[in-house]
Order: sequence, then structure tokens, then C-alpha cells
Amino acid sequence: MDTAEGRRRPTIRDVAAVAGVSRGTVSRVINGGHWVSPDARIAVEEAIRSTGYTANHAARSLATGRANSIAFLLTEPQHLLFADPTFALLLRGATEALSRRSMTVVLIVADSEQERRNVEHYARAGHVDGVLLISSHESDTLLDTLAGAGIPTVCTGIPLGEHIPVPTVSVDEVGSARTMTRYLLDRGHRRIGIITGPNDTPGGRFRLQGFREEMGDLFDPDLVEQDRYEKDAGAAAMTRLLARASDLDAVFAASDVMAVGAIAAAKRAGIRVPEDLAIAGFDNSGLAETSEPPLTTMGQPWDRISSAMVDILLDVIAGHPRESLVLPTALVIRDSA
Amino acid sequence: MDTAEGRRRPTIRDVAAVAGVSRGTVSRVINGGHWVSPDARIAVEEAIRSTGYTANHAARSLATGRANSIAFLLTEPQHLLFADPTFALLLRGATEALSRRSMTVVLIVADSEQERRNVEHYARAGHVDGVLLISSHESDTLLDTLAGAGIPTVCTGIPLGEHIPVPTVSVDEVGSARTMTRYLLDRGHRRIGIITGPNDTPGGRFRLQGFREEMGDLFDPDLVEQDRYEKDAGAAAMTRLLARASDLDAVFAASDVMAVGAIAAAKRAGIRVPEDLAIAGFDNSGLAETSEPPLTTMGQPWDRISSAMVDILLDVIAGHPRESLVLPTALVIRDSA
DNA sequence: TACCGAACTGTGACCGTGCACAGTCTGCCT
DNA sequence: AGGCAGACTGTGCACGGTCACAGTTCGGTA
Repeated sequence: MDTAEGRRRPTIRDVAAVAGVSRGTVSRVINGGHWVSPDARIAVEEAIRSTGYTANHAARSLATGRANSIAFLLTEPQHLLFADPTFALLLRGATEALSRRSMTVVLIVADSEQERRNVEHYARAGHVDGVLLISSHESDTLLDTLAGAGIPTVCTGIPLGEHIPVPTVSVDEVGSARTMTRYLLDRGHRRIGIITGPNDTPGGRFRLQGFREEMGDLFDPDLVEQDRYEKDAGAAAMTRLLARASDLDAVFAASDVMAVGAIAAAKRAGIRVPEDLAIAGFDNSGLAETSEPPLTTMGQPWDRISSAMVDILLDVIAGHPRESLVLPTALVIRDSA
Repeated sequence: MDTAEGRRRPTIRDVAAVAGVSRGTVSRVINGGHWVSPDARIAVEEAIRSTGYTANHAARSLATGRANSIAFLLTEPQHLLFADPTFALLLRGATEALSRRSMTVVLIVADSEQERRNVEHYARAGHVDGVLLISSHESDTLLDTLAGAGIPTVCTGIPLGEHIPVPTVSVDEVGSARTMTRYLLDRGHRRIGIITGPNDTPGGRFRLQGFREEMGDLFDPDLVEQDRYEKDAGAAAMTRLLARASDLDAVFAASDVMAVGAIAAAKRAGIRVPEDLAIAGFDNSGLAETSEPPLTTMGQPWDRISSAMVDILLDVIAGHPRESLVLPTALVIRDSA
């Protein structure tokens, strides 16, 4: 009575034998059931049940040339995976959208150079049908590597610089930044600083651009700080900003993580948020609610982003070219600004 | 000059032809290179380079019967995946440990009944070699399903109730809770409350047990609150606790997420943390640093937990039975208590 | 010189599936 | 009666590897 030990997994032949039909008929029942007589179908379905048959994934992939899975590819250093709740939100959406189609997600983190080289191999080895590229940096060569190798790829954010064109799913960065800036202006703030992301990321560049456009004459280059999308970086940027401008009355941080850091730095300096200084974020990640005070932020439509990425990727895999997509954001007003 | 279109991926036969050897020799070079002459090895390696050969994953899996990937299986409702930073920490560690062995992680979220039934199929279809089960609830039948089907499985936390034995990786819950409780007592607190997790999770049960043991005569059942591992639940529990005991001077929350909620509730009630009330957490997740004030918490060795799970799972897959493992925690003192 | 084992190489079978193709059977139309 | 289309079924091959086994070569030894 040993467990499944030694007991070979039933194959399509076993099912065929039990059902009294050929392998071909079983295969047809499994894949849609066209051109199969009702009798045969019933016999096969019964045989599948009685044998406990499960299609062998590897064999099917080999025969069809498709893996039925896609890669969720992170190019940021690993530690961001958990520091930045954004990734988890996208991962969750992608997993859900794919599992509805009986496909799986293979998580690949390519933070070292070595890893990055392996990625093309993974994809080309037929392990995955396509890649959801979660990346932001302009310097990212992975996009070109993948696209150049003819691997179906969809990207988050609009890649900066010269790249092989690939469908992207992004939000209206400039418009979102203008909306938030307008909100801060409407609340009466005039000396508004911005803590933006690295200049080689779309978020870093376009959110600053939108801010600048909306501020118009009120824009003061002295109130611009740029740093990485991390809590400590946000805190450091806030500290630098405070040292330069004592009359600051609001700060627009280009991500919730940075905003949380900025709030901590402000509090350490004895400044109350939002009474003395309004601080707004961007992303509406889980942090925005958890933060103290809860963040006023630009909400990214994470569910729509991830499901659109999956939709587009599957179409591309199926051979139907798709356009890039730009989704709207929504201002989420809480307590911090 | 169209891209990789139509150009068939090179197979092991192409490599063999270019190198002037047989498929067998190429295969031997790829898999360790034993019993291969230096000349042949060099020729094959050169041929692999010039053809850009990459082993087909599906074909290899079919031939060897191994998938070279494992499932990271979440049984909690999906929304916890991103609400609870714990999962991301484990996922990160597992991905890293596996990528060192050229294996990949397939992320599976089984939150609906339907999904849970599919999981066994996934595993049995040979898609993965084994399963890292990230679960906590006693009522979890998935463990028995997987273990019963003979699928190599390793579990986080010690499963409660009657289950088919499976190697687990856990921390010393009772001891950890005693350590934290002792710390709070040593700081002079006497009216210490506890916000613990659901009773059908090891964390919920054993942390309460450790707390009770260490408190001894000071233990007051009135100062025990139980709720889900979520921020709102932590806040609600805190509110209930405050309503019952105005003389509370410390609270031990069984997770950082709950502690953050508890802090928010305390602040809303006009109570300063840690001046009026010390609040400690458990996990040392990313939240602990981000929180305001930063959390004093019991640090779980996430890296060691995830890499140990992977180690053990791979041994089990290889046919070497392994014992369960209990890892130590460490008190991390910050500002909240 | 004959034999032997070690080191290396090639070959055929097989993993489990999908798919193209060739049948078979039936009923209908001319 | 013969032909034909449509519905259904079975078979051989391909997918790209691995592995067991059978050969081959070669230096050493009795």
C-alpha cells in the first residue's frame, strides 16, 4: 500500500485502451471534442475519470511548440521586489489573468549580469511563450535582446531611448503629474517641491515634466530633487529639500515609497504632515493606506495594467500584432495632502 | 533579413553535425562532460556557440521525467499576497535559491476551490517537480492532497491538526513569543495585551501559548484579542482591547501588519506609541522599518527559511527523505516598544 | 600475440502528445 | 448501381531530448 510509488502516471494510451478507442480520438476529446461521436466522447470522458489521467505538460509542449506559460521578468535588483509593493500588485494581476486561461507564471528575477544573459536562454529554450517585462530603466538592454530574438514581449511603461518597438502598457504620466500638481495648487499651495525618480525612468522624467508644465511660472528648479524609488532615498531627498527651502508648503513625491520616506524625514525635522507640509505620492500601492498619515496619491489601475499586459502578450504570441496602450489614473485623496 | 522568423531553432542534431560528432556526445558534453575526449568537448562547445544552441526544455523534461521547476503555492486569498510582505520575502528567497540551480519558480495562487483542485493536476501533469506550500490554516486540505498524491512537498510552519507528515520549515514560535514577552516584562510593562492570529494557524496558537507561559501569573485572559493577519483586523482588535482595559501599557501583536494596524488605532484614540503604550510586532517584514514609529519585532530569518525549504524540497525530489527544520528568531529592537 | 579493461563514441528506442493523412462507414443524390 | 460528401476513427510520424547498450580504439599485461 505504498503511495503513488512506482505506479506509472496514466498516459493517453491507457485512456484510449480503457475507452476502447484510439489515441487520436482521446486527443480530440481533450482538445475541444470536434469530430467525435457522442458515444466515443462519453467513453473517453469516463475513462479519463477512472484512470485519473492528466495530460503531460512537457509532452504537449514538445508537440505543439508552446509552453503554456509566460515569464514575469523583473530586471530591478531583487531587494526591490519586496520593498516596492508595485511589483507584487502586477504579479498578482498577471497570475490571476493567466490562471483564467490555464496558463502559469514563471517568475524570473534578472538582477545580475549573469542572470540577464540567462533570460534569453530561458525564453528561447521554449520554457515560456512570451515575456512580461517589468522594467523601467532606459539603459535596459534586455528589451532589445528579447525583441531582437523574436520573443513575444510586452513592457510596462514607455521605454526611454532607442529601442526595438514592442507593445507597452503604461499610464499617462504627464497628465497624472499635472492632475496631482493642479490638486496641490487648488489647495492653495504655491511653494511646491517635487521628489522625482531617476531620469532614466519614464516615471522620473515624465512626472517631472507634467509637474513643470502645470506649475508654469511657479516652477522653481531649486525645489526639484531626484533619487531612487526607495524609502531612504525619499527621506534623503526630503532632507535636502528642507535644507534649501524653508518656505516649502507641499511636496509631490513620484512614488508612494518615496513619499513615505519623505514623511518620515519631515517628521524627524519636527514638521507636521499635512498641517505644516502636504506630501503626495504616486502609485496608490498598499503603502498608501498603511502610511501615517494615509497618502493622497495618484492611483494606478494595477488590475487593468496587468490584465492588459496579459491580453496583449497572448495576442502577440498568437501572431496578432497589437498597439501599445495608455491607461488613465485617478487621484486618490486621503490625509497627507 | 526578417528576424528569427522561420529560422528553426537549432537542435542537438544540428550541433552534432557542426561538431562532427553524434547526438550522444553532444548530450554528454551538455550534462557534465564525463567520458568525453577533450577534442570532442571543444568541438561541441564551439559548435554550441556558433549555432546558438539552447536545449529545449520541454523535450528534456519529457525524456528525463523532471520539470526543473517547482511551484510556489499560495493558499491564502490573493489579496494577501500583496498585503502581507511576508510572502514576497519568501518568494524572493525561493527564486534566488532555485535560480542558482538553474531551476525556475512557477507561481500558483490557489484561492478558489476550483483553483485548489487544479493544483494537484498541475503538479501531477509534470509541470513541476515539487511544491513549496505557503500556507498556515489548519483546515488546509491541500497538504494532504499533495502528499497523498506522492508529490514532493515542503511546508512553511508546522501544520496543525492531523496531516500526512511532510517536512516543514518553521521558527520556534513558542520560544519567540516568550522572548518578546520577556523583553516587554523586562522593560517594566505589566499590563500586557496580545493581539494574536486565528486559532487555526500555528502563529495564532503558539505565539499566544508562549506569551501565556512567560506571563505566568500576570496573564489576564481579558487582554487577549484574536483576529486575522491584516491591518484593519489589527486596528479593530486594538480598539476592542482599549475599550476593555484602560490600564494597558504594552501590546504584543502577532504580526507586523497587525502591529501597524494597532498603532494606527492607538493613535486615533489619542494614545502615543511608545510613550503611553508599547506595541511590538512579529516577522520583521519590510513594514517594520517603514512603520511610524519603526517596529520592535521578532525577526524571522526569511532568507534561511526560504533557502532551507528549497534545499529540503530538492533533496526530497531526489529521493532523500529529510527531517523538518526549526530555525531561531531574533529580537529586533526599534522604537515602538 | 592474445586478451582485457578503460575511455570514448554512435545508435536505436523511448518519453507522451498533436497532427496530417488515410481509411471506413453511412446516407443521399444522380 | 455508382459516386460522393460528410462524419468519424485509427495510424505513423514528428517534436528534441536522454539513456542503455553495443561498438571501437588503445595501452598494458600475461
